[in-house]
Amino acid sequence: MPELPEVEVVKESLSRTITGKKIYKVSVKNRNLRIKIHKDFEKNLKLKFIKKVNRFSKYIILDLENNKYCVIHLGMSGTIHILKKIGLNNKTNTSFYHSPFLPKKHNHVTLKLKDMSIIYNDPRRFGFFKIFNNKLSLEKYFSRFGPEPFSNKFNINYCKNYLYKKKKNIKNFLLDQKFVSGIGNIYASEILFKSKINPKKEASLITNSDIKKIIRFSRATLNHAIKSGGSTIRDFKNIGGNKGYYQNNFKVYNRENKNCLDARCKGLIKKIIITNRSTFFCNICQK
DNA sequence: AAGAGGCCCTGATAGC
DNA sequence: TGCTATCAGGGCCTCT
Repeated sequence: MPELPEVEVVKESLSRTITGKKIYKVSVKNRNLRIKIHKDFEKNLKLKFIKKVNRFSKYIILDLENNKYCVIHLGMSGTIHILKKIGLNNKTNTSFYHSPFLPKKHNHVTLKLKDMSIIYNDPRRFGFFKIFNNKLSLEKYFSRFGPEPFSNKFNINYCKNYLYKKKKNIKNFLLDQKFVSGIGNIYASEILFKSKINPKKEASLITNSDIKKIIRFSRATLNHAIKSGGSTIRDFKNIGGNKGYYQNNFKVYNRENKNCLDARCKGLIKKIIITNRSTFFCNICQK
């Protein structure tokens, strides 16, 4: 599911829903996510206010009281669901909750607020929850990441220096979070198509003009995707259960053997594997 | 330092 | 119907 745009969509809906609320109870069904959930996890979150919901790259960051932070990564298959309290069963004195989209399996983490529950579901368990005890350790963790495409730091000089003499192909670098943060496998193919650059092109051969296009179309593509509510392939939905629509704008992803959508080009979209990830491009108009 | 490859895990789908 | 193989949007680690 989640590259930067999808995570931004989740972060926005979470922010609208839980900012300023208190966590009353934390329950973990399965601690074995990509990083094992720490034994003090529940203790660190319980009875804390959520001051703010932030995002960096593909990570959601809950700013808590006492300068603690809870970083959430959705991995490949993580989703967040909200269960709203809709009533009380008088006989058992237990609450009813409602969410038509909540999966039955793989609900690993639940945060109970006053009138709702936030539930983390992740079949493949490639996601994780990690607590940082102060701002310094949070900043240290994210210091190894490259800038987001929107950042002024993602500029021509930065790219030129980073790619200088690099032998790997350019698609590898778009996926390399140390170079640029937030781009994943789908948007990498889309950005390179719009930039008219062949994904196999060696990074050291990338020209200034190429770099300008990469910067421009990285920003444009991710922004457009965010505005479309992200991309829904498989069954990504935001926490309210709504789908995104950017997949309707895919120019190359999942379009193997279909016509190139550049009006001037008669090419067909090819699928190749680059470092074990499927990669889509037009070998006529992407040079 | 840079690059190649393996690995973590479940589920959907295709092919027989 | 049921088996097996393959693939999936991420990122870490180790080895050379």
